[in-house]
Amino acid sequence: MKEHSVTIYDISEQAGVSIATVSRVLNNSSNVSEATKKKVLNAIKDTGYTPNAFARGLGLNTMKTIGILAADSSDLYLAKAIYYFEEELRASGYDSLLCCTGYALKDKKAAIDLLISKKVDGIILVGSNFVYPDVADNKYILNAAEKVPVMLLNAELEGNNIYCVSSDDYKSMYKATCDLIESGFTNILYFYNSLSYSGALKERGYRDAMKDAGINVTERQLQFFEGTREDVHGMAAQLEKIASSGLKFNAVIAADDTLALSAVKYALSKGYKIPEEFSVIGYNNSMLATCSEPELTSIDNKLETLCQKLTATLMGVLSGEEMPKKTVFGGELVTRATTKEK
Amino acid sequence: MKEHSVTIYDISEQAGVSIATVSRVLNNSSNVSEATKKKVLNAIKDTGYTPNAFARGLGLNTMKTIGILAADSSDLYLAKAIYYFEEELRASGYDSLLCCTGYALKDKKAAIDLLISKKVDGIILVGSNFVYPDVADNKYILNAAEKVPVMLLNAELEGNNIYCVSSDDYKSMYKATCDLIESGFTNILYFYNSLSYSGALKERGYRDAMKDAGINVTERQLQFFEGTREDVHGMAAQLEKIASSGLKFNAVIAADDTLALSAVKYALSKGYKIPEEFSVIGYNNSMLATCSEPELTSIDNKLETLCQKLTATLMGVLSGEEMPKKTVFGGELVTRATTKEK
DNA sequence: TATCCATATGTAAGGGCTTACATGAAAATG
DNA sequence: CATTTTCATGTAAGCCCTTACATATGGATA
Repeated sequence: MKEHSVTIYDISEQAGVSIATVSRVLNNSSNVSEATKKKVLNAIKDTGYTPNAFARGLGLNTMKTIGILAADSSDLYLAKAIYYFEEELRASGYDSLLCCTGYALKDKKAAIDLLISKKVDGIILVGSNFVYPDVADNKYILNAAEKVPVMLLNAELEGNNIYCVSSDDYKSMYKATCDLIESGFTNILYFYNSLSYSGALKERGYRDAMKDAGINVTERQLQFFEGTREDVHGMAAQLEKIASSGLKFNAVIAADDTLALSAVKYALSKGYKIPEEFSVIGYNNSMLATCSEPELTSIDNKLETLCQKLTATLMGVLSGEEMPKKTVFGGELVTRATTKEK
Repeated sequence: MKEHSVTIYDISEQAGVSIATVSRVLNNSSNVSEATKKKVLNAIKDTGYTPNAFARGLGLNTMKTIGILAADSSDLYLAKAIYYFEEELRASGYDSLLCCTGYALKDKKAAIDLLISKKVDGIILVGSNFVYPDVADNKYILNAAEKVPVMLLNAELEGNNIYCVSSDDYKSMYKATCDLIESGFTNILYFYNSLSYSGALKERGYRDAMKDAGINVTERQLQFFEGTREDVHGMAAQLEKIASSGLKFNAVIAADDTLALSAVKYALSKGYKIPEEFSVIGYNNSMLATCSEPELTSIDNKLETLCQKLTATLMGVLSGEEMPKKTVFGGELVTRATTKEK
């Protein structure tokens, strides 16, 4: 492999035309007679020629590639988003350069630099953990946006050349919390594992709903789980621990289905009847919701729609159109067996 | 954006050196004095210069990029694999160009062509569904291997420049089936959703174990689920349907955790006691296994190890070393609540 | 001091493609 | 038939790097 590969020159020679003509055929450019076109195509077929994307990229200064950044491509939710993006982008003639950065800021910066040096035409930041509460920490996004359009999924950041598409996590969480309260639950624990932008929105939704219902919230009712995102046992253990430390709660509203599932496990282990004595609401409406027993009530934030919209916006930006810098979609509570029917 | 960007010439001018020297600094090449190195680095920092990967690629004829092909990046197992690959590759200085192809042969072919034209240095086919039972269908892989090394995860195919790393699915399935039989279950249903290479191995493992135990297997005991991979309800419904059509079974061994989980749901709905009256074994030991209630006994095929080994092999191949064309790792049965302790 | 090396830097030739511009031939126009 | 247009094709410059080779500089060696 990697011997001297077939180039446009070989084709031009074999077809008896100039390289310019070959290039025109390759690019479906105007003004090539049918006869020569056929000759060229035959030569291409004979030699098994594939254009060198570097050279092409050098000339065109675009590789028709979008960089996708996600903290962890194996996270259920992010993986789904990546899948949708990949699908949409391909349909629009773009490819995806994937970088999994992990959750550290430093690595995110490095990944973005890398994508830019690879001359991606745009960058999609998948997941709200790319935007930090501290403004200074978001400088790296603004920098990137000086070179290529940056798209944010489920996060918001103002800046030139930055576009945001997100779900209305605040409202979704507010309403879900209200639902729980209306069903008679007042000792509601908020269980979360991310300090991200959308994480903050969710938390505020919870807090406001409680406040508006006149329920006081102590800080201990907001439980942060530090472990890995798949560690259901660890999550359940944390609930167990704080329960035995004296905190009373008969409902959990979680920032994520995995957390919710751990709450179900916890409640079952305690012998609580779900949903009468103990209710749980998850977030993302992932496959976990239907895998759980009993099945999880969960907030669906319309990921596919978000991804489609985001991709469409990006395509608009790339073709020079004026596009909305911020799009928000409402979520929907999907009621299953962990909450009472209303 | 996309104005005239900073090039190596700008740096050379600003630093008062030749472009060759700049290039040397960029590539950490030999023989650059500390003084000039510093000058160059400063100029780079000042201008915010990022090297153009196209030009670099043209020169080096490699972009240090590996193409990763997966049918569906949102599949739990594949997503994990992609994550591991991405991690390992980055650690080795390579990036990942991800293509989700779907399950159709035509799209797989197209995706590979695309990767090759983008001059990836190697291709990783994630998941056994890339190798077909019909040899002719695998021609596209052989073609690709003429240009770049092709790595197969959990599949096997002989050919020049093709390397396979897989788990011993046959043996794992054989042993798991034997375990079930030893525990007293003989009406074992095999539940699967993929006709892939490793799917065939698993099936053979099941069949042989049954045969060796002197148990006759009717074709109806091998249930193929056609729906999407996440449709737990559909899966459970299929089990329900065949049970009510008269087929008796008190154990399910599944080719995938999702299928296994549906079996658990089915058994619970029937009121069977798990594992005494009804046992279930899943495959992949994914997070679903611990999310399930009761938790799933599942076969762990050491995905991370497989991915590490595969990446290491690829790196070896790329640096010209002689590498094993086939590596097989044994799996391990992780016993949880859906089977009896032995 | 003359000679040779090692080290540091520069020059220039690609690498494979796109495309503006130039050219030539055929078709349309008067 | 001369002249202008149009279409098809070729020429060559440029995209931004890498790197073999050439050159210059200073010190070590005999």
